[in-house]
Amino acid sequence: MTSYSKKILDIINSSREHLTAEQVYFKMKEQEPKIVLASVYNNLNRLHAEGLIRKVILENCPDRYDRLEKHDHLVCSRCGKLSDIHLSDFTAQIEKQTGVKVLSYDLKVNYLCPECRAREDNKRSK
Amino acid sequence: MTSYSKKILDIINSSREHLTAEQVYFKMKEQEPKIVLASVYNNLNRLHAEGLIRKVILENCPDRYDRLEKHDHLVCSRCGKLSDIHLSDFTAQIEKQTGVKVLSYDLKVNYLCPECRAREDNKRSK
DNA sequence: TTTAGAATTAGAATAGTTCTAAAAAAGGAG
DNA sequence: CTCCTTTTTTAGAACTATTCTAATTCTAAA
Repeated sequence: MTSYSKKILDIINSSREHLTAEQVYFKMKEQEPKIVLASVYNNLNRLHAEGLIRKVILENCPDRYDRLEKHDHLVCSRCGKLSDIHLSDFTAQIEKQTGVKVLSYDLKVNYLCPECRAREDNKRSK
Repeated sequence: MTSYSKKILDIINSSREHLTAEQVYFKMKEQEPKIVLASVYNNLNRLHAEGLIRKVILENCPDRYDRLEKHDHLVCSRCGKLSDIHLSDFTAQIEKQTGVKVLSYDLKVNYLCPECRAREDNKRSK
C-alpha cells in the first residue's frame, strides 16, 4: 500500500464524520500539500474496491467515505445529517426471511434528528 | 395531477423493473411522442417529493424510480441486477433497537444472484 | 375572456466523478 | 547499484446524469 493510500485509510478510519472526497482531499493537503483531488479519488476507489472502506451514497450530495467497522446510518429527512447506529442480528434476520446468502447490506434509516424534531414541534405548537 | 404526471405514475406503478428516468422517457414517448427528457425528470421529482414514488440510488448507475409498495431490494454484487424482497417487522426492530421514530428506511442487500453464483461456483470447481 | 399559476420545452449549465496520457515513483531481478 | 516493469500520481479534459433557466404553452378559475 502506497503512502497516500495508507494516509487516506487512516483519515477515514480515524474520522467519525462520513467525509466526502473533497474533505479527505483537504485533510490530506495538510500532510501532503502537493496531492491532487484525482489522486484522492483514485485511492478512495481503490480502497473501496479492495473492501477496506465503505462508500455511502446519498441523495443530492457527494458520496461519503466511511470506515468499515459494522454500523448503520440514520439520515435526518429534514437536514440530511448522518449519524451512526448499531443494530444486531440483521444479517441473520434477512437471511432467515429471504433465504439468500447475504454478502453485506446497506441500511439507511430516515428519521428526524433531535434538532429538526424540536423545530417541527415548535412549529406545530404555534 | 397533470396528464404527464398521471401517466408517469402509471408507468412506475405498473412496472416491476426499477426504471431509470431515460427508460421512463422512452416508455412515455410511445404515448406522448413530444415529451422531452426534462419533463420526465420534472415529473419524477415532483412525484418523489409528493411521496408517490421512490427513488433508488445505486453506485455507478442512474437513479431508478420505483413504486411505493413496501418492499426492499437485493442487489447482485457482481452484475448489479436488482430484485425485490419482502421483509417483515423491520421498522419495529429498528425502532426497538435504536429508540428513534423511523419515518422510513432504505435497505439494499448485497448478494450473488443465482446466475452469478452459478458462474462463481463453476469457476471455482475448474 | 382574462388572468394567474402550473407545466412544458430546449438547451445551457452544473457538479461530482472518471478518464487520459504523460511523468514520476516504487519495486524486483540480476 | 542499474535496468526494467509496474504502480501511482498529476493536470486537465471529458463525461454524464441531472438541474436550471427563461421563454412558451397549457389549464382552470374568476
